[in-house]
Amino acid sequence: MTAVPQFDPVIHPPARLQLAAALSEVNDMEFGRARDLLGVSDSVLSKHLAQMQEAGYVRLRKAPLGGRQRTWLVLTTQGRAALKAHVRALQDLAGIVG
Amino acid sequence: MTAVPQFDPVIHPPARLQLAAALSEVNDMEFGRARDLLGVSDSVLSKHLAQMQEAGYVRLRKAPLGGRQRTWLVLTTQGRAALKAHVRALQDLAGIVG
DNA sequence: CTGTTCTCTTTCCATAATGGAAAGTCAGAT
DNA sequence: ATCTGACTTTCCATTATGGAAAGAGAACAG
Repeated sequence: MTAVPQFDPVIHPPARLQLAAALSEVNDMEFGRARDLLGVSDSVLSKHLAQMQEAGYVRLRKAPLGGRQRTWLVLTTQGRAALKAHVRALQDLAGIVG
Repeated sequence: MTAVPQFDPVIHPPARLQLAAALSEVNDMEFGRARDLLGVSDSVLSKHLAQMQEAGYVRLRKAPLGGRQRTWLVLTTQGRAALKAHVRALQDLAGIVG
C-alpha cells in the first residue's frame, strides 16, 4: 500500500484546527475574541489567519464597531468542509465509529 | 470561557497520528512496514517511536523473524485511548455529529 | 489639520520540531 | 572474529511557531 492519506497541512496544526473548530460553531467571531480563545498574541493570530485566508478557509470582514474598526473572522464553506473532512479522515483512519 | 482544550501534543502531529491510527487497526506492525507506510526514513520513525514510547502510547517488541531480529510496534491501551480521545475532542470541538 | 489611540500587520528574532544522511549499536549469521 | 541486517543516535539543514516591536490605517480629540 502506498502511504496513509495526508492531512491538510493548513488546517491540521493545533492553533488553526482549534480556530477552525471554534469558528465552525458561530457565524463569525471578533479578532480579539479569537486571539484570547487561542491564547496567542495578535501577531500570531494574524499570521495564522493569513495562511487560512490563502487557503480560502477563512474570510475577514472589516467593519466598525463601537466607533473603532474591528475584524470579524468567518469560516468559509471551504473551511467548514476542510474541517469536516479532517474529522472524517481521522475517524476512517482510526476505525472508530462512536 | 477559557481557552479551547489542548490536543495531546504527542499524538497530534501528522506522522504520529497516522502511525497511531494505522496501529489501531492491527495487533502489531513491523518497523519496516510502518516506515514505508508513513514514507519516512528509519531514523525519523525511530525518533517518533521514542516519543510515543515515552508517553506510553506504543510498546516495542523485539523478536526474531527469519533469523534476523525485528521490531514490532504495538499500540498500547493508553495509546488507543489517546487516539480515541483525540478524535472525540475534535468531534466535540467541531460540533460535527456524522 | 495634527497628534493620539486602537486594531490589526509585518518584520525581526529566538526556539522547537521535523526530516534525512551518516555514523553507531547490537544480535545473529558466517 | 567478522560481517550483515535492523534499528538508534548524532549531526545538520529546513521549516514552523511564537512573541516583541515597529508599521499602517482609521477614527477621534483638540
